[in-house]
Amino acid sequence: MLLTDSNQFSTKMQVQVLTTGPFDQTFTYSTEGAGVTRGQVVMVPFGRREILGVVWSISENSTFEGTVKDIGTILPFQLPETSLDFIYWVANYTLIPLGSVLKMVLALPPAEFLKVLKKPEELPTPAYSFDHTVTLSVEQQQASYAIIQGAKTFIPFVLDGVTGSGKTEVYLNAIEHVLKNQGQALVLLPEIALTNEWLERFKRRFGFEPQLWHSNVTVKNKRQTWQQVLKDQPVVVVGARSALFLPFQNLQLIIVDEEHDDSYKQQEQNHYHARDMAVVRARLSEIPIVLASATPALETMSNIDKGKYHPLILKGRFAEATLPLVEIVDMRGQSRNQWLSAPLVTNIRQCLSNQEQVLLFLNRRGYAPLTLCRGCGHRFLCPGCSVWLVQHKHKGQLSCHHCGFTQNLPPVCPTCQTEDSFVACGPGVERIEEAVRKTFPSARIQVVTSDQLSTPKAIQTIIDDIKNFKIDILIGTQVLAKGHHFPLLTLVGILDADLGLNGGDLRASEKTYQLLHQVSGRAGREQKQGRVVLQTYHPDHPLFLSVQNHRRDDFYACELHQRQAQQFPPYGYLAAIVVSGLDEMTVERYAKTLARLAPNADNVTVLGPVPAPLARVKSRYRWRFLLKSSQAMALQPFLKLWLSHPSLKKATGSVRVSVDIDPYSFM
DNA sequence: TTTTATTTTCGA
DNA sequence: CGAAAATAAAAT
Ligand SMILES: [Zn+2]
Ligand SMILES: [Zn+2]
Repeated sequence: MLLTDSNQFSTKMQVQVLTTGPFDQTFTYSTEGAGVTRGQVVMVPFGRREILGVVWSISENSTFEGTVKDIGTILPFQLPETSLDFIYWVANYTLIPLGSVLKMVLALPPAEFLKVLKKPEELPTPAYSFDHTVTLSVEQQQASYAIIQGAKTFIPFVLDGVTGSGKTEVYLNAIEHVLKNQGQALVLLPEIALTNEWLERFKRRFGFEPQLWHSNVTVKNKRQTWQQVLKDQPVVVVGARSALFLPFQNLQLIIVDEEHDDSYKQQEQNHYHARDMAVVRARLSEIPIVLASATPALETMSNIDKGKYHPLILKGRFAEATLPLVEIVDMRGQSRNQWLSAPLVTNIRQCLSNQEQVLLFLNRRGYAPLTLCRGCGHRFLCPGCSVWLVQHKHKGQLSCHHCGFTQNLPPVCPTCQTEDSFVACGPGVERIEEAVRKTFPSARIQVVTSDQLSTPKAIQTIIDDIKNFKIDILIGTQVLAKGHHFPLLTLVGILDADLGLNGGDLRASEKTYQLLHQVSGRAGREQKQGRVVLQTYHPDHPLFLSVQNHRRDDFYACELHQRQAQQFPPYGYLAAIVVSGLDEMTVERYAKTLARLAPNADNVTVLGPVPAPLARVKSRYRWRFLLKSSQAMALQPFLKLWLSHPSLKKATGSVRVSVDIDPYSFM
């Protein structure tokens, strides 16, 4: 009588749990744990397995009729309210399912959480010693002071200054202030800018290592960092995009360095822009955020104009003196397969005799972007994608830069069986290397692309070789343009400045300007003016003249004007839909059905569907829509309504629909 | 996303 | 006919 039917007496409460699946809804569970509140991290039975989740709300009027299961395990973690708000905001803006955003916040596999439950782990406590041997200039102090004064308020700052103007010292100084307040700071950097050099500088300044967070950090370290940020330990997390989702308990400052960098935009699966979401994160936490760059994004500049962002401008002590001398070389008279113009060769020769280093920049990996048969015209194509295979001569391979497909270069043409009949079309860095070796046989030459920098050890070896002057001529892609500073480098040759300008990308000019600015900035040092030789087929293009004359703001003004005329970002809003699938007809049919079901709205224009410029990737055919609106947050409700249209069959099997708010790629 | 239920396909 | 494969549906 006493202990029977415990259900009648126990007070089980119902809770809504958000799980880490790709769902935009919560699920109802019951629990006896009286202390369970919103934010509680749990494991719940879901289907036949247990998955991670977080309690989203308590006993909300759940409409669920079926059998309610009990929460499996209550884990010793509670997500802060700002984290939960952030999840909601990101999901709502990007249209990524709530549960998928939660997965980015929880960031670790369930087993890691269970380990901590079984045996709580000792977490290292950071110990600082502040080093003030670097003295700040007046403008650096003023900028830093402004950020510190902004503490506990949402203020987006734009730290705008050329390479060498001391942006890093400014924000490190602000971070010191946060640490002295026992607060937490987050520094976002593009993965290729997160160099040893940067870390050494941090360690010198603070006497301890920051917590690293990127794809190559071990699960163990991630587990520790995740707990440290949640437990309010005064840490500095330095990482790529994904660090933004960590559940900081006491975040007091966010830095987004190289804020214009494209890599902040996640291009696949779940599309989001880490810089923009970082601003949201700062607003929700009511803290300052610093967007640092020598070439801020036009969106950022426009936000300064609107008064939303506060500019902090660093002119730099030696800025004027170190601006490189840019020579534009007209390539139109150049004979075919002559990648190095006479003025460039002259400059290289001069450099070599002065014992100075040269960087030749070409943003294209491999030997040649296209290989064809002289006999029959056979082209090597990727079997899974509608692109040419890139020839990598060192490896004797042909590979696809979209899906990773690789094959050996065959001895005979697969179509006509002719021996030795292949012609390489167009140059990549390897081919430039070949040409440079021919012209400068005694120079020490090194090609540097992401292929060469695949491991930390390889990176360090190459960087050391460059700094110790074991290399005369560097030939590289954008990995060399970002992050590293080479003091012996005085000449930069931009082999094909036009490369990024083709293709229907609304940001092509902006991106090209930023890249050329960044790579030009590698030339020169404090004592000596650097030189840049810019090879182009459009020597009168205003973009190149702006680079030559260092008229960044004129270029920006002109570019903004054009964006306004077309109602493109930052004056209008875009979203893209990509329908993809294994069967071409099915994809086309689905896209056209989707088009027919588009809702009507005054403030939204639907363009498409059209076959994507990259018509097939990883065996999937692709069709695209582009949506335009003049109004912020108008596209999201429109898309929600559209994609949940009752007579729209759920995209099943091979057909997938992916949504990209504020797209950066239109391929 | 993962798992299970249902339908279709196709070889023996 | 029955197993395997493809497709749809469910998960609280
Ligand atoms: Zn052939
Ligand atoms: Zn491919």
